[in-house]
Amino acid sequence: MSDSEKPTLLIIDGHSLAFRAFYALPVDSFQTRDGQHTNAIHGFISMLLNLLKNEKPTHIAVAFDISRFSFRTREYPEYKGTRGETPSEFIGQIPLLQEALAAMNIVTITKEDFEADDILATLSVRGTEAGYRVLVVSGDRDSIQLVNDNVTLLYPNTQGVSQLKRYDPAAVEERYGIRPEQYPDVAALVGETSDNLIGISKVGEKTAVKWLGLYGSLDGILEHADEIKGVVGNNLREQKENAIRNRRLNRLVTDLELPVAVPELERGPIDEQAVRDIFARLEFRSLLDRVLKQELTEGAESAAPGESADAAAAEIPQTPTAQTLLDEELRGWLNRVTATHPAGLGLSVEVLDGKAIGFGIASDTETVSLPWIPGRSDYAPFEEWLASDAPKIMCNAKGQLKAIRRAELAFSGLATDALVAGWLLRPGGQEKTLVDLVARYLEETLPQPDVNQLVPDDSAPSGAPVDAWYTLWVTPRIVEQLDEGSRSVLNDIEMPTLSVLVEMELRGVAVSHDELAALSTELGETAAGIAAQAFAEIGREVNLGSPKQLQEVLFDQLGMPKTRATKTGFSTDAGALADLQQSNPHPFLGLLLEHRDATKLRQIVETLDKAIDTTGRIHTNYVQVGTATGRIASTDPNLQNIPVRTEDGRRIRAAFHVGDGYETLLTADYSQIEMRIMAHLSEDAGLIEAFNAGEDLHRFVGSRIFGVDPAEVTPSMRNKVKAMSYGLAYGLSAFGLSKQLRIDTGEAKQLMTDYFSRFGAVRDYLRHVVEQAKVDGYTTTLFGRRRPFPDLASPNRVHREAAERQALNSPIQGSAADIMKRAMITIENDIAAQDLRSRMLLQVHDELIFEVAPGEADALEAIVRGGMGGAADLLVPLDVQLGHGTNWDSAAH
DNA sequence: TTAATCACGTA
DNA sequence: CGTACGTGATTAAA
Repeated sequence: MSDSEKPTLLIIDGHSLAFRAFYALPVDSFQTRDGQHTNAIHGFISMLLNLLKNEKPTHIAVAFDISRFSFRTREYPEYKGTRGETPSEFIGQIPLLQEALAAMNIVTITKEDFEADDILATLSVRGTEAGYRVLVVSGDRDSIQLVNDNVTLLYPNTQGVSQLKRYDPAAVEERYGIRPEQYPDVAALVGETSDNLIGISKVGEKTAVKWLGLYGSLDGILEHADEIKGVVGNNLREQKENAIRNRRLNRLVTDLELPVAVPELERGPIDEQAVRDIFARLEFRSLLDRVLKQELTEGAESAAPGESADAAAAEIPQTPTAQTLLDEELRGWLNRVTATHPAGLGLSVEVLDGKAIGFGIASDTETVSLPWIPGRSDYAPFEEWLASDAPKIMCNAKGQLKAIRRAELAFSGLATDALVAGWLLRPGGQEKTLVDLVARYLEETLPQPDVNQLVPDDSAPSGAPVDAWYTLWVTPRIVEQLDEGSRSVLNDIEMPTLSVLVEMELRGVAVSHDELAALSTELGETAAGIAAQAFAEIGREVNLGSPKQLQEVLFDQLGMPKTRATKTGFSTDAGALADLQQSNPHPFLGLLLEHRDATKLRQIVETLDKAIDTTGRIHTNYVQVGTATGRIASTDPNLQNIPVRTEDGRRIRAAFHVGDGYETLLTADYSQIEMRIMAHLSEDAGLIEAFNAGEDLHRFVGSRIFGVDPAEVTPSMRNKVKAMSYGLAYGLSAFGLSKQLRIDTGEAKQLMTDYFSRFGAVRDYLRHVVEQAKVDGYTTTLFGRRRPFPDLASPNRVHREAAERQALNSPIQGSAADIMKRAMITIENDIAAQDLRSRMLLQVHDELIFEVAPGEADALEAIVRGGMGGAADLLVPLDVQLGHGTNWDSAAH
């Protein structure tokens, strides 16, 4: 019988593989909603699926240790004594893994008083005797002794659990220079730190192998111990008991009594419902697909070879060693690989303090490393490639492109950003770096440069070439999972937006330090004065910034009624204080609110002031993948929450001013864009008419609801309607509305009823969005951006209803974000096309701020109006409000 | 020193 | 018991 005809027995050391997986995959990326960690389970099952696909075992078993104690620890209590506490995140994953294996109809075996390794050894012998080809999967080196012509060991390497190194007798010999059955002798002499087995001093692998070559076995070596000269010979004679003990302990037991015989390990069909249940609990969606798909193809007997290859995340090749090329050699390489990689090459820029210090380029078989020093001339072919339209695939490109711009290198041809693609696939996901993407989509650990340099580790290459390599490999795995709509959002909206954001961040916005400093001082004095008055009211000094101390004052000292409960006590937020002021008026409450206002503004002023650079400008960081809806987030500092509602707040805005060489700031914002999107999506005739009437929206809606002429709509009526309209897009309830407007729930309910009686299609639309999301599992924006909502099926009412409100809001907020991004792309292009010096600086969701070069006001206005107004074709017009001024405040209309 | 909580600024 | 964010101060835990 030839090997290929033999049945194949696959036996796995469950604990050791799960543990490897635990360390290979980031804990944070694999966690269920209720906090259960699943990285070890995920890694294990993923590896298992690869094995099932590639090795096609006919029989399979997974062995687990029952505890850390076995006959070995009884013989030698120090055995494995160096092992630390099991990480808490690992605990609990094993029972779940066993449950998942059971659902997949895979036998798990344990044996009291023995280790999983002994089970493996026993099964391996029985399997061989019964004529099986045996595959042993273990992360324990002791398993090497099991290898023979019929038994192959699959051993995880440092790259993670998805890549297993195959050890047959030849591979063992090549790696260790000995036959497999000699390995325990080597280990006995050398010792095994991880098992706390001390070997012979000064004897390492080389010496042990040499002795084995001379004397054949440990017994042979000990017999001839007297012949061995030098210090090592002495050590051997003095410490031979160590070696004898080690050899006794590392000999695996091959004749255990096991509850199952090998033929009973034959693979059977999975329990599909059980698999669905456990995978749902573990929140493994892609793994579930893989399991079910695999079951299907195997059920269909023999799948075509090419068919099964694309079913699962296949392994990627070992990262090639980076080449360093210059001049014509570099040109030749680039010419060759660009020709064979129409989809693009991987590119990664190593950035230090905002500056480019090196580049890595990857093809699908090679990597090139290009250390960068400003002004060097031997990279001309690289610079040409960088500037060309040759497609580049990057990950988190924005910061890298900024570094390229600062190095004054021309750049073009960004094809795909893996991070952005990953975000479109899972907009609420945790993947924020290449490391996370590689873990999720390739199920490997990205080698990281050793930051603390204590260990000069040259075993795993890292840095820009490796990043470029993994970027190239991971990107198609993500993009292929995107639906058509998401793909068009990626290519037509997000990638162009990325380039626009690079320029906006580099430009920054001018902010006056003098104005901020003066304001800070003033606010500080105001706050101190208010604090003094507040302390006088309560007869003592407390930290007004401490909710805890405030609770003592309010509820103990002043005996106020308890407010809304928080996790740690009772709320002292502005809403709660306002409620108290109504029921229990007290001067302290007003003073506290005033103090909050002053200190909050001062804190904002201070943060902004610190962010001003040497040229007097602030450069925010736009996080393109920062939101679940499609909006952009702004950090360090956040320039999307600069105060505007109060007089003092607007003084902060006023410190944002036009820069030298420019004439004014131009602000441009969409008016009521979300309501307009609702009008479009709902096709509500009344709302569409409202926008086409040209009347003030809330006045118009108010007149319809209250049955009066628009001119007779009172401010109170208008306010109510305005709150209702805005609240609609958030899933506002009657309760919430009543609370916000300080009216009773009955009146709020009536208001909602009246509203929907006039604008019923809006209600129908909002209901429909949620219903459709429950069917599809996701929502879609006007331009095809998706957001999944697993919680819509949650049995937990709080979770489910929260998901319903999010699902209701997402198409609206997300479509507005799509529209604004499209406008930004058009405007940036048009400004360049017309060769204007004016430039776009900031985006605040529905507002853009520009610096206007002298004489360009009219031209810029036309571009901005055109770009924003024409960004979408809706059933209602997109109204754009413009304003000019020398600062952000005065530029507001 | 880090993580959670609270509060609050914007659209 | 209204969506989407980021930041800073306080507090408790380590």
